[in-house]
Parts: sequence; C-alpha cells; structure tokens
Amino acid sequence: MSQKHATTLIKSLCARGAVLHARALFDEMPDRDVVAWTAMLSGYASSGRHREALDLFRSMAAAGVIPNEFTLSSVLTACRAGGGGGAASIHALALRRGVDHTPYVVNALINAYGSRGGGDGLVDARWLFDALGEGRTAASWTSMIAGYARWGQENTGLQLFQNMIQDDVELSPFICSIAIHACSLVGNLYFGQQIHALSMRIALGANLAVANSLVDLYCTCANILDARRLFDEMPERNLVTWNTIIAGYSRRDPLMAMQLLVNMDIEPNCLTLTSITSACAGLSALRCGQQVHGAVLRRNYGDDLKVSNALVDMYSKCGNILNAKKVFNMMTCKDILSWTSMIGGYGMNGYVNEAIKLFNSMVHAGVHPDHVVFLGLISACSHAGLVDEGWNLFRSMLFEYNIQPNKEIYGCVINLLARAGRLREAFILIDTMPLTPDESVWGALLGACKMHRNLELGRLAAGKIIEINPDAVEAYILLANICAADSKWGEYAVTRMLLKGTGSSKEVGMSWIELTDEMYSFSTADSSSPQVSLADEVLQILVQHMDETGSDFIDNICRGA
DNA sequence: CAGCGGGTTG
Repeated sequence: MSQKHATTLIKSLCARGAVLHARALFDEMPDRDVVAWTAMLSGYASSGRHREALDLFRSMAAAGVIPNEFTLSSVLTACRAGGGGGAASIHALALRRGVDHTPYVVNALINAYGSRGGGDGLVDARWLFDALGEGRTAASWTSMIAGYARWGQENTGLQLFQNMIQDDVELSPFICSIAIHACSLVGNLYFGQQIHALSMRIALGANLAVANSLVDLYCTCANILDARRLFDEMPERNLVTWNTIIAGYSRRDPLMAMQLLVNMDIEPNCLTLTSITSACAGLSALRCGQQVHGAVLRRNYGDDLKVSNALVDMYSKCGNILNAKKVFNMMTCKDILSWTSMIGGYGMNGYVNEAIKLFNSMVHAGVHPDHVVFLGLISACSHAGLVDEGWNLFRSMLFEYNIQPNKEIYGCVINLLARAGRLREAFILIDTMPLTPDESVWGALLGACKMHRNLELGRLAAGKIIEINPDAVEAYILLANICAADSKWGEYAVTRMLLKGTGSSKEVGMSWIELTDEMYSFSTADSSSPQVSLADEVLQILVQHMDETGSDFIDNICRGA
C-alpha cells in the first residue's frame, strides 16, 4: 500500500469513529510524512481525544517531522478542548514556521484563546479577530462570539453578532443557537425574537438545535405557553427538546411537567429525571417522587450530583426527612446546593438542632456558606421560636461571613423577632435596614401584631403596606381584626369600609395532599367533601391534646392561625 | 493524501 493510500484510509477510518483501527494502520506505516501524521492527529482531535492528539504531536516532533499549518490547527483544537492551555506555545511555533496568518490557523487560535480558563484569553482572541479585518470568515465570527458567550460576556457576544449580521456574513444554525442561548441567559427576549424571525427567514428554524434554544428562550424569558406553542409545532423533537420543555414546566406548572413525561416518546435521561424530581417536590408528591427515585437507581444515575440534590430537596419538601438524609449521606461528593438542601430540609421539618449541627459540619468541611443556607437556618429558628439562636446566626452571617443580607433574610429575621413578641425590635430593624422595606417585610410585622394584639404598630405596618399597594386586601383584613380584638369598633368599621372600597376580593388559597395515589385539593372552610369534616374533628382532638401537653410552640401556631 | 469553527437541556 502506498503512503497516500494508507493516509486516505486513516482519514476515512477516523471519520467513521474507528480511531483505534486507524492508529493500528498508522503504526504499521514504514514511512510517515507530515500528511500522514496530520491525518492521525486530526482524527484524535476531532473525536475529542485531545490527550492522544497532544501525545502524537510530541512523537511527531521527536521523529523530526516539521508541522505545517494543517498540523497546527488540529493541535490547537486539542488545546482548546483541554482548557486552552498551550495555545500560546503553538502560536509561537506557527510564527516560527511563518504560518501564523493562514486563515485556518488564525481561526483555530481565536477559538483556543477564547476557551482559555476563566476567559482571560478573550483579549488575545479579540486582538487576532480584529487584525483579520476583511479576512474574517464565518468561522472567525463564530469562534469569537462563542468565546464571549462561554465566559459570561453574552452582551459583548450579542453586539458582535449584530455586527456579523450587518456585515452580511452567512448565518449557520450553530451561530444562531449560540446567539439565542445568549439572549436567554441575559433575559433579552426582544433580541431573541428578532433572531427567531431571522432564522425563520433563512430557513434555519427547522434546525433542531435552533428550535431547542428558542424553546428554552421562551421558557426562561416569556410565557411558558409561547414555549409550548413552539414545542407543539415542532415536526421533530429530541431528548434536549423534551428536557427543555419539562424543565420549563417543572418550575411553573409541575403537574404539566409530569404530563409531558408521560407523553415522552424517547427514553428520559438524568436531566429529565432531575426536573421531574423537582416537579414532585413542588407538588409534595411523595409517592411519585419515590417512583422517580426508583427510576434514577435503575438507570444508575444514583451518583449524579444534580439528581441527588434534587432528591434530597424532594424528600425534604415531602416531609420524608429520613430518606432525604439517606440520599444525602450516600453522596460521595457534595456541593453547596447539597448542603443547603439538607440543612433547609431539616429546618422546614422542624429539626432545628440537626440543621445547625449540619451547618457546623458544612463549615468544618470547608464549604463557605451563602445567604441561602442562612435563610434556611434562620427561618427554621423562626418557626421553632428559637429567637436567640436565630439572632446569633444573623449576626454571625453579618460579621463572621461578611454576607450582605437580602430582603428575604431581613423578612425572615423580622418574622423571627416579631413572632416571638419582640415587635419593637422588629420595627427598629425595619427602620434601620439598608434596603427599602417592601410589602412582605411590613406584612411579617403586621401578622405578628395581630398575633400579639399590638394595635399601635399594627396600624403603622398596615399603613405602610397600603402606601405601597393600596389594594393590599390582607392588610385591611388584618388591621380590622386587630381593631376588633382591641374593641376599637369605630376604627374597625372604617377599615372594613376601606376594604370594600378596594373592590377586590381575597383569592382563596388552595392546599393539596397526596393520599394513596389520589391528589386531593381543598381550601379552608371547605365543606364539599365528608373527609374534610372528619379531618376537622381529628384536628380539634389534636389541638385539645396539645393544649393539655402545653407547648408554647403549638400555642403560637394556634394563635397565629 | 491533510486542515479551522460552532450548538440547544438541570
């Protein structure tokens, strides 16, 4: 076999994925010129075997074969995949060989620099890109824009994409999906829609990746029904399509996410199951969640970090803390989300001490807490009435960990103080917090004022809420109730009158529970089913029993209800 | 006889 023949064969074997056979043939060749080496090298690089590609490049140098521009662009592909390290030394080599200005090498360099860890090669990439001037090809634009998108500079990338359109460069489905994804990351629905229209015009809308990124755009930046319409109209769908729409629904309409799973015509993967696990968490559907857990284990996804995190969260939200703990303890590697889910799970199920203990283990394990962890901890203390513990955690968050609290945390601390009857302190905190207190913050105070029958602060809080939102029905009702409890009948009448004046009615809050495969939903004062009155009776017995045991915690709940 | 780029889902 001639050398040319063998090289052609290597190329076609690599193209069909038989890289090992190609290598065997390569090793048997008596003479190997630069073309043969490059064919083998590029076979490795384009199949993601960058380690082997770089090793081969070293052997080639050792064999004394001089690389040309074709060789170098393939090596750069391997560098890019390995985090962009080594791009500069290949650049230097290209310079020495005098091939640093050939289009393929420059584009490969832009790509490799644009992939370098942390995005610190973007400036170098841009420099090469700008130097190309009129020599820019679609590949140059795509590499540069993808580089920006890769490192969180989506807006710069989108700006460049706009220039690309103005320059009349032909658009590929690749660049369109990159740009659409960038739009959804920065929440730029408007630009995304423009690219949508553009893609339809140049017949790229039928491309699966383009359509998938559009579904994702509408899921994250628009009404989920817009995403659904697009999804329904797609003539062809793949796993990414299903995962995108299911993930979109898992947050907003978990029941629909389940429905979609049932309608799936392909095998779900671990991403699908992660979204479905969250959907179960959102529905507090324990039995469904357990079935999903079974599906996860059967498919050997049990070691996946994100699935495990979702499972811990699901079991916690379904009240099954034992299984949450089991999953958590089985995890071989944990991230901050794992700890947060477990700590929050203990908190929301009333195991404050366990939550605090686990928080200490987390810190001991070297994981730096964030504000979500503290929110879980402080809210647990608030629900358990552990005012001092909660307050100390708040202080530790501020002074030990230098975490700036957000509104949610302030609301939580205000709840903590106010529910415990420390209304004055709660008010002072609202008054001195560096953020503008919103409806929910004042609402926490107002609710506690009702619980503790404090008319003076209740009036003030209700006034603030109505100032922010004149239609805040709850505020009128709570204030009226406080007046009534204090026998201020004149003020009571006025407040009720103002309530009528808002013209709005309170939306009925619904709750649901899953019992032996059936979902039941109900509201307070619901008498539509016989089970409700039975549940009411049981509740009365429980309350009586708890009264007899005399727990402050339970007392607070009953008075707050 | 060879070469670059680039995609969507948690």
